[in-house]
Amino acid sequence: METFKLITKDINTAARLGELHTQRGMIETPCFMPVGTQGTVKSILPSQLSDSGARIILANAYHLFLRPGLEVIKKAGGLHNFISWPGPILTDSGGYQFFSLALLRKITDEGVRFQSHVDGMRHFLRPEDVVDIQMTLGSDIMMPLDECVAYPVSHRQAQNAVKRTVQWARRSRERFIHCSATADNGLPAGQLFAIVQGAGYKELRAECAAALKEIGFDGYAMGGVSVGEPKEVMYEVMGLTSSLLPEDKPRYLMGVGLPEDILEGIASGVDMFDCVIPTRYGRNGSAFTSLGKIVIRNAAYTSDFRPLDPACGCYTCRNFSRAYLRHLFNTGEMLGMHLLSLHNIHFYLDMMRRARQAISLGGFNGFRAEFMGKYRRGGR
RNA sequence: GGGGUCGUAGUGUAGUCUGGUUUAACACGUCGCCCUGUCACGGCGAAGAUCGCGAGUUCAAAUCUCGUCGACCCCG
Repeated sequence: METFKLITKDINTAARLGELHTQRGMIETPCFMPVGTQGTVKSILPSQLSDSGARIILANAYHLFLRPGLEVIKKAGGLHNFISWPGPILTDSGGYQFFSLALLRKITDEGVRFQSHVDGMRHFLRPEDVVDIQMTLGSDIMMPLDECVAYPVSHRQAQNAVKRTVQWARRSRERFIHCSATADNGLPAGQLFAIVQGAGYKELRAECAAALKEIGFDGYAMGGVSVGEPKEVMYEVMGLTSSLLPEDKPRYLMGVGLPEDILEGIASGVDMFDCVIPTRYGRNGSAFTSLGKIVIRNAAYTSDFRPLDPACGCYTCRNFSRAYLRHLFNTGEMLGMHLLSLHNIHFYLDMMRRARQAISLGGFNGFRAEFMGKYRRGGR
């Protein structure tokens, strides 16, 4: 079955409009996937996510494996049941966690040996195990274990990471096919994507993309991006990598990013994005508005009774003033974090909705220029 | 009237006995910046006090002495 359908291509950029079909529903692309690492998009209700236009969310196999553990999720009837999100879920493998929690891990060709950041228990996970975990979760889109490297990194190290990432992707694919054939839960199996690594080295990115394409996956992700490199490098890498990927498969830029980064990604032909920024910024008091980012704790908002973003129709903007939101943050009230996260999620999803509309009308560049023109003026 | 305790940034305290290593420390608050496949309602930074006031001792006083003002407590 075809899982991705390309609907339109933009005229002046590489942007594309598509449909991503999963066992739990169709997702229009380009799309943004809110991040719910531990089985919750922090502080946001599932109903609020769907009301905001979220069609697919992220969860993290590594985190859920450690806590609450697979037995609990199995008994709960799978991750979707457990967290009460009936829509599609993409699970990240944990490759990034082995990168960001580097103190605790040792990577070999066989797999990753690591100590749990939760209780210090020692574990060893092979790529096959990570596929099994995601199968048990009932993931709709699975990511294989990969090796993400920091920036800057030597060519040699980046090359080793690419070799390992490709090998692991191959092994994940074999395991995935085996599991799908013997699945006993009655559900159609999910999909398996692959992850392109290669740091800032163009030939490594090309080599990695070619090798993964050769194996064949349901979609292709770009990883190892936004790990400390300058923005120009990131844009260059994602532009190049995107152009090397098959046109008839979804392209996923992992972990990116700020609104301007996402628009750049769309122009490069990326179909899927995820990022913790809307929720993390929301919890830490920053809000995105059509006129740029604002830090709600700033004294400038003490008596500012306008909504966060006058151009926004979200619950937060329809009901609360900047002055009140500032008050909530200054008093440490949890409602502040919730309302800002909710707004930021809405802002991101609305931006995606408008981007898709612009592509369908053949004018992504115009939309982007207009959006960024306002956005760069600053939220105050 | 007698005795006592205490006055240090916006707030609460440390330092005072044993004067110098204090350009006075800490917490909260205030102000600002940061956050990109989330371990973390998190991280970083800045401003803010002539140590109640005055005199004295001393090379040197938030620190010792005296006076004074203020707050509180106890006894009559």
